[in-house]
Parts: sequence; C-alpha cells; structure tokens
Amino acid sequence: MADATSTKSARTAPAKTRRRQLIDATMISISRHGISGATLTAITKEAGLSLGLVNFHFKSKDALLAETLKFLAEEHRDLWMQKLDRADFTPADKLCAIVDAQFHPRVCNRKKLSVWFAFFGEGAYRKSYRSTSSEIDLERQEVCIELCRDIIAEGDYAGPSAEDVVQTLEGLFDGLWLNILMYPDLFTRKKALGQVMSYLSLVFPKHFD
Amino acid sequence: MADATSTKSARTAPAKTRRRQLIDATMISISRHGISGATLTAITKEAGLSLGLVNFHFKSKDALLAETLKFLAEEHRDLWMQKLDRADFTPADKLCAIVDAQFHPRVCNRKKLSVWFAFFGEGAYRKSYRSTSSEIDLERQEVCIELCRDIIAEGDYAGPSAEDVVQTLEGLFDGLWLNILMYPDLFTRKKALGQVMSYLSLVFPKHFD
Amino acid sequence: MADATSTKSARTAPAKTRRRQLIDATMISISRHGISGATLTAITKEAGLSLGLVNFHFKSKDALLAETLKFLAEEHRDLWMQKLDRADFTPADKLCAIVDAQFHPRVCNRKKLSVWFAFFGEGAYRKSYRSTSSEIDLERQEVCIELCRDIIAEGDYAGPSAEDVVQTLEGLFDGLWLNILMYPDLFTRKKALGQVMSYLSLVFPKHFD
Amino acid sequence: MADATSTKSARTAPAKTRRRQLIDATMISISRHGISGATLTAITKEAGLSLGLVNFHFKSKDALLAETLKFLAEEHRDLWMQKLDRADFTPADKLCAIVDAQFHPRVCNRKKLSVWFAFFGEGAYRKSYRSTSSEIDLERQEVCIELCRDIIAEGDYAGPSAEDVVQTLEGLFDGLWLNILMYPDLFTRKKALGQVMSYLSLVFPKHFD
DNA sequence: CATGAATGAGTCTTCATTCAT
DNA sequence: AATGAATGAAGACTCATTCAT
Repeated sequence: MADATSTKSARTAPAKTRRRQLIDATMISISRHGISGATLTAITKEAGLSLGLVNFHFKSKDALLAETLKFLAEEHRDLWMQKLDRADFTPADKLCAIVDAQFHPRVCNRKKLSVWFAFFGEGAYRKSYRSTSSEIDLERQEVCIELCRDIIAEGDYAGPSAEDVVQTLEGLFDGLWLNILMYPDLFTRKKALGQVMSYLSLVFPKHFD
Repeated sequence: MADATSTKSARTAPAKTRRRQLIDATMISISRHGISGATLTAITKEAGLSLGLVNFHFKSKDALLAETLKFLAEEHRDLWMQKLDRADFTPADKLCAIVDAQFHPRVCNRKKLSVWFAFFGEGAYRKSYRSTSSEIDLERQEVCIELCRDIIAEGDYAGPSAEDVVQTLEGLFDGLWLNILMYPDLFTRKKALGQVMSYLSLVFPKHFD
Repeated sequence: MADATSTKSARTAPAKTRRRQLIDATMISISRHGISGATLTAITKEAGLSLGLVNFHFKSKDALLAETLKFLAEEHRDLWMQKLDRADFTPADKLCAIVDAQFHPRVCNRKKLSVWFAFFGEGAYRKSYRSTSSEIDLERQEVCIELCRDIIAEGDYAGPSAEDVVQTLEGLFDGLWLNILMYPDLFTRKKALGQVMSYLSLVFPKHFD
Repeated sequence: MADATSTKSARTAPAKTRRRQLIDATMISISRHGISGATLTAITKEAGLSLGLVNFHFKSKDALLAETLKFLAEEHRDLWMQKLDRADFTPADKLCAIVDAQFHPRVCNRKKLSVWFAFFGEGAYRKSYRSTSSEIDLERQEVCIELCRDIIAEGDYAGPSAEDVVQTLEGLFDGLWLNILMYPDLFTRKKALGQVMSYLSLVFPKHFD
C-alpha cells in the first residue's frame, strides 16, 4: 500500500522528493546546456515539474545551486567513507579505496564532472563551495595524510612526506577529472585510475603493485 | 617629450590597442565577477571605453571571449617555447623550463586562472577551446614526451613510459592550478612547483635533484 | 451581473485574449508611429501590458508581426466570404458584396490600411505575405473570376475577359486603398466604392446601374 | 579632357556628384534589404564612399531619404512632362504618353517601386511625401483632367466625368505598381499597360482602339 | 502543495551621429 | 572635402521572481 517512496510523481509529493528531483534536473541541465543554460525553465522542464516549484521548495535559484553543490560533495564523501570502517582493510587498502571512489562511475561521469567544474569556474560559487563543502575536502585530506603516515611508517619510506604525497594526489585527482571532462576520448576513468596507481607505486613501491 | 607612444589614451587608437584593452578588461572582469558578471557593460567600463566598441572591434561578445581564450593560450605557449631553442639546455633543463613556465607569475595568477577555469566550466567554451586551443596543449605534450624519451634513454629508467609521465604531469598541472585558484592561502605557485619537481625526482631520480 | 466574460482585465487572462490584445496594439502602434515606431515597448504600453509578454505569448516580435498580418488577411476574407453562400444572391449581387467588403469600415480604415502598406513596404514582409496570405488573395480572385464569367454569360458581353476585369478590379482595390491612406481628405471609402461601381457599370452595363 | 562629369570616383568630387551617388545607393539598399536594412553603413558601402559622408552632404539620414523621395518624384515628372509640349500630339496621344511613362522601365522597375512603397508604408514618410511631392501628383492629375475634358468634348462621351476617370486611373496606376512589386511573376509592365489601355477603350471607345 | 501567467530589470546588439585628423 | 573610430541611446530578448488561483 505504502507508495510514499514511489518514484511515480504524484500531483503532490513530500518536499524531500521534490527537492531531489530538482537537484537532479539541475545537474542534468548544467551538464547538457552549461551553467548559463541551466535556467529555471530548463530545470523544471527537465524535472517535469512546474516553474514555480523552485522558488517554493528552495528560497531562490542560488539556493538550489548551492544545495546541488552540497549534494554532490556529500554523495562523494559517502562513497569514500564507506570503506574506511572495514577492520580487515590495511591502510594501503583504504587509500586504494579512496582513489577508487574518486573515479567511481557514480561520481566520475560527465553529468557530475560538468557540474563540479561549472561551479569551480564561477567565482561566486567557488566562494560558496569553500564555505559549505571544503571541509569535506579537508576531511578527506586529513584521512589520507593519516593513511600515508601509516604506510610510510610501515614501509620505512624516505621519499616525500605524507603531506606532500596527499597534495600531489589531490592535484592529480582534480587534474585528471578535468582531463576526462575535456577530452573524454583520450582520458578514461580507467586510465586515470592507472595513472594514480602508477604514482603510488612510485612513492610506495612496497605497498602498491 | 615625444609622447607618440604614450600610453595615454587618445580619442582614437589603433585597432590592435583597443582589442588588447578589451581582452584585458575581459580577463579582469571574469576574475572579479565571474563569467556571468562579465557583461559588456562591466567590461567596457573596466576598460574605460564605450559600450559600443566591443561590437565594433569584435563581431560579438562571443568572439571577444574566444579571442580572450586564444590570447591566453598563445601567451602561455610563447612562455614555454622560448626556452626550448637554447642549445646549452639538456632535455632535463628544457622539461624543467616547461614546468617553470606553467607556474610563471605571468601565466599562473588569479586573474588568468579565473579565466581558464571559467572557460573550462562552461560546456560551450570547452568545445570552443578544443577547436581553437587544444592543439597548443597537444603540441606541448608532444614536446614533453620527446624530452622524457630522451631523459629515459639517458638515465636508462625502467619506470613509467614517457607518455605515462607526461599524462601525469598534465594532470598535475591542471589540478595544481585549480588548487591555487580554490585555496590561494594553502596552495602557492612555489609549492606547486615543488610538488611537480618532487614527482619528477621520483620518476627521474638521476636527473632531478 | 456575472462578469466572467467581463472585458475588465484580470491579472491573468486566456492566451487567446492576450494575443488578440497584442495584435490589436500592434496595429494601433503601426498606424500611429509607423512600422519603425512599432517597438515592443510602444506596443505593450499601448496594450497596457508588460514588456515581456510579447516574447511569452509569441515566439518573437517577427512572429507577432506575422500573426498580425495573418489576422488582417483572415478578417478580410471572413468579411467577403459571408455573403457568398446566400442562395438569393445573383452573381452580380455577390460581386457587389465583395466590392462592398473591400471598402467596409471594419477593414478599410486608417488603422488597418496603415498596417497593410507597412507590410507591403518592407521587402521581408512582402515575402512573408506571399507565403502566408497570398492564397487568400488568389482565392478571392478565383471567386471573382467565376462570378464575372457568369455575369458575362448572362449579359452576353463582348468586352474584356473575366480575367481582365478581375485584374483591373484587384489593381483598383489596392490603388484606391493607397489613395485613401495617402490623401484621406480627398479620397473616402464612399468615393472609392463609387469609383469601382462606375467601372463595373462600364464593363457590365446591363447588371450594374 | 574635361573629366568633371566623369563617373570615375576621384578622392574628392563636386557635392552634386556625391549626392547623386548617395541617393542612388539609397535606392539600391532599400530595394535590396528593405527600408530597415538601408542603414548608413549599408548605403555608403554600396556607394563605395565613407560612412561620414552622408552627414556631410546631407544634414541627416532623414534628409537623405527625403531627397531620395524627391529625386524619384522629379524623375517621374520629367518623364511624363516631356511629351506634353509636342504640338503634333492630340489629347489622347498625350494621355497615352502619360500612361506610358507610368510604366516606363526607367521608373517602373523593382528598384524604384521598392522605394516608393517603402515610403508609402511608413507614416512619417507619407507625411514627408505629402509636403514635398504631392504637388507633383496633383499637377499630373490636373493635366490628366484637362486632357480627359478635351477627349470627352471631342467624343461627346456620356460616361463618367473627367475627374472620375482620372481618379480611377490614379488608383489603377498605384494598384498595378503594387501588383508588379508583389507578384513580379504574374504582373508585368506590359500587362499593366494593357490593363489601363483596356480601361481607356471602355470609357473612350472612339479614341482608344 | 502546486501552477504558470505576468513582471521588468538587465543583457547583447545595432546604428545615426559626432569629431579629431 | 573626406575619413572612420568612437559614442551611447534605444532596440529585442531573457529569465529569476512573484502571486492569484
């Protein structure tokens, strides 16, 4: 009986459902027509909802975009976090899991990469990003640094510091994402993953491959 | 005395000067107010010129943006190219020069990074970029691959292939640029440069530090 | 007292009503300030509606103008058509009705003549006219030719052919319209009508006066 | 040797030459791109002259258009006037000459008809026309009425009055011009001429064919 | 909760006119 | 007498936001 969670869009639906629909339509619109083409008309048409709903469920368009960014950041964090609890994972396994998450299809696809870089490209959203989502980035960096420290200790590596490695990793993550977005024919998720693993095997040869 | 070449703006000026002024004002506007805030009104006000001049010196606003992108790409290329001719440079020196250019203040500053990522962020301009400027990127990659091949041969390295190294370098370049733009307090040109050199000393230990 | 059909303008109104209002305001604007003065600002002000409504109810200004032309052509056709069905009318009566319609106040007034000639005067609209409205003209000519054939047969006239007469009539219609528009003090609907009837009594003396 | 009247455009030329060039370019521009496309840029490019010249030789664009209209009206008048002096012409010959002039290729061609109706179509120019050129029209009508009176007296016609005939003729002139402009494939100068002559043979059978 | 017509500020673009050369 | 870069008002069009239903 309970069709509360039905995806079938009823004439009325709980606020949460509508918000999710709108956020999804926003991402699709941005990826298809760019940030400038992501008008409320385009977004609501994509969602199959009425124009007025955005300002009803969100305070403004800017709020919708901010929520979209937040959604993306949290979805990403959920992905790499879920493997960290596993007791049977070594630090290297966990680092590997984070790298995997970075290029997981759920996160690393044209639809979502378009949105990320649309936000990065607009100064106003960079600021918004820093204030709402950067702590997630920092959290991941902290975790990675911790893992690298363990790995370095285990392997007794004399190379770059844990901080150095992590900053290089972060740089690689973003840069490879951009390459995948710009040249989808030349750069693939798989290739990018290989690139990062190749780097890790260079710094931590005893742990990676 | 002779102020024929004075920068003092006369009522009329050669087309080239006006175009340069407008391109510069475009970059400043984008970096200050984002791509969406870079209206012709804002740009011409920034340049201290009248509104109608853009459509006089460029066919349209889109043309102005395309030219801005082209200017940026060419300025960048000129920078890394100028060191490649020097006969007294070893391949490692030349590679080093390219890395230096990537983080040279003339190229790697907030004003210009903002513009790069503004273009990357908008699907329409990504396409425009691919059709007008990507050959410059590819050219640089070719050159880097060649240099890496020489270095690998010289050092008899058994690590990643020249192609692999270069793709990682390209990824690092873009990712570090983004980090500098996003977190200017945490990431500096100098630090980024160190990051890349650190990577190079890992893959080519006999050549770099 | 039910004011459901009241002309009092509610905040929202059916699309058809708005379209009609805008078309009407377009005709008034053209007749008052010429086609070049018929700006969207002028039109919407005339209609007492907001500027953005034109692009909401019509795709563009050009579409509005095309619809205006179409409206005019159809209104005109409806006028001369309505008398053609009457069984008690002779061919001469019907031809007379068509002539009457041509100079009927609903069609032949400064407001609408201004619009007709505004369209005729601009090459682009002449083309638009040919593709959308000329079939109405041709239809009328066909009907007139048929009627003239009947009249010629009835009266056994040896003068110009039905086609000739109709082409002369069409020429007279347009020319008299233009004269009424240009010299409203010298040329009136009534006079024009007399002119045409005078011509008809010359070619078909047994049928007209 | 005297090349004062040379059509070769020297760097400087007498004002009269330049004015004629600009008027001609105006007519060509209007006929090619419509009145709205007849910008000063288009006109001066068509004339092969510099943009600033219009406001130099004419007070304003409006003045140029008014002069163009005047030129057209005077050229037309010169055409029908030149036959009126001939002592060997009967009134019917003279009337015939006026009709011929109306459809003479120098006057009745797409380039010039486009201009006439462009002016008729714009209220502002209708007014300008009335104040500068209508006396030419009226003059022609006077002449025609006089001729018709003579013809009626000669033939002892009992049909429409001279005034009536002339008004019908004027209507036919304008209407046939419009038809030629609108449907160049269906209506030709020759056909139009035949139409008018056919009308004249109806009212003045003893004089025309 | 939901709708979508209406609003009008803001954008790009065009173009007659000016003016230093 | 001639040039054409520069100006800025005015145009069509877009779109986030509002609000009566």
